[in-house]
Amino acid sequence: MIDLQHIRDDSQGVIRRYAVRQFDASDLVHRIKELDIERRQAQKQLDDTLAEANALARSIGELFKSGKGQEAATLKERSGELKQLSKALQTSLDAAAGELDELMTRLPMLPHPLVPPGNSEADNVVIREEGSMPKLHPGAMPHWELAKKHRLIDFEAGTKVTGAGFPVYTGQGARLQRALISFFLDEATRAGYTEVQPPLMVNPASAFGTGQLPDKDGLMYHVPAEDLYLIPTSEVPVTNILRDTILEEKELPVKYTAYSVCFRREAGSYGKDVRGLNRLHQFDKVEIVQVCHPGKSYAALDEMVAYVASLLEKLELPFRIVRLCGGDLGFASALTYDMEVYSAAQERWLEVSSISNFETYQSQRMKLRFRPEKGKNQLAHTLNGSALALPRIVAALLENHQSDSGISLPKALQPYMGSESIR
RNA sequence: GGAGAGAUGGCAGAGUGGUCGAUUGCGGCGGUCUUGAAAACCGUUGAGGUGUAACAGCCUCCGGGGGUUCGAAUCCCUCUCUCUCCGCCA
Repeated sequence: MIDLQHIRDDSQGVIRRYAVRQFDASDLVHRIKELDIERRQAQKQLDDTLAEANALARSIGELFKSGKGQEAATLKERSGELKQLSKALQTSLDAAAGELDELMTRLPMLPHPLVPPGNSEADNVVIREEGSMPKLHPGAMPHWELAKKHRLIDFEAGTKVTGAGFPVYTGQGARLQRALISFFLDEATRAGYTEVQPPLMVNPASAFGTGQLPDKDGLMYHVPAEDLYLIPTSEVPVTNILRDTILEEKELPVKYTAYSVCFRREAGSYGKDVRGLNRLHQFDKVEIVQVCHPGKSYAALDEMVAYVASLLEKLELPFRIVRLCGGDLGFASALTYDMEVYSAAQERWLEVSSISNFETYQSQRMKLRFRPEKGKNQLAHTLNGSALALPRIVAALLENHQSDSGISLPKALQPYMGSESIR
């Protein structure tokens, strides 16, 4: 949720900023403005009524003590009236506050000034490209054929056991998964992130906290018997560790890293997008999460982008950094950079990481605050990014590093794999 | 899954109908003392809303929801969670 104060201060400016997302917020914002005033008026009236009732109850108590039951009885009448009144006021307050909350959750995050306007992927801005494009030998294969040739992944077995999008990794393929997870966690730890191992299912409050609910309900697998959701990313449980907490300013930034399996329903996807490892229902990912002082969150975002770039360099993969345009920006994010690796045999860029600053969007929902040196408690900023998601990394590693004699491994992975190549 | 106990401020732990947002201890912060520190002593220390230039003031919050009462942390109902014992189990 965005801070209501923005709308109070400058509703026209808010509407203008939403236009960058191709989002016409004018009706919503105007209604919110009305409801905000309505709510405060109701609140004031209720408070005044309750104040009178409290005072009355106190004097009735006094009268009873000093044996003036008669006078107390008179006051009780007024007390009854106030009770009626406060109930009515409470009802109208709840109505206004309820609608206000509901409308507020429909507003996406305000985009950062750097966000380029635009409708779709095509309007995203490539801000950096690194690494050289591999030159493949004749007869080079896409990763799903390489995976078969080297017996790394058994897609058919996964389909039999569970369904499409749930691959079985075998032999060196399984080991590669483990190697990448260890490599990513070791790197993140070295970069100052604390490793955590979160639950793979979350309750609705957590799913709401990071913005999966109500906006992306259909994206997650739901377990109805327990009303729990399988996590689509460890961002959800990891960030929610700090839900409803007030940190000391000196504790910031909090930096967590977590490996987890991720589950996504991905309804409606088809075609080349879902071929091989390109899009799965279950996949592995190492995530990095930061909780920051508001004044430092964009420096943290840059730091996270640089960190993920360093991973891709160590994996010897060509990549580019893309700044998402307004139309492609996630609901909860103020600014997002996507990291894409080039998958040589498919001749396309694959998104392997998405790094976002949510500013106070999540912390507002989660009541994640910090105590500044001076002044009132403030909402912290939350950020996260993949570092990294495995399947497309595996796809790119296989495709880009293939040769007649097998698949060579980047130096950084060799200790984890115990070999220099996959044959 | 069965039986019982409990849920209070950062933590521990009082409080069973009337200035209780809450005794006290620990922790934290500020101060006195000290060359410095410790100890001791004094003071201070929850969150949200409303309001204000800023204070003040006012309202709400003692797991969640509902009820009884002029008045509830305290009584009643209900839900959730935690703990102990038993059963099952990696």
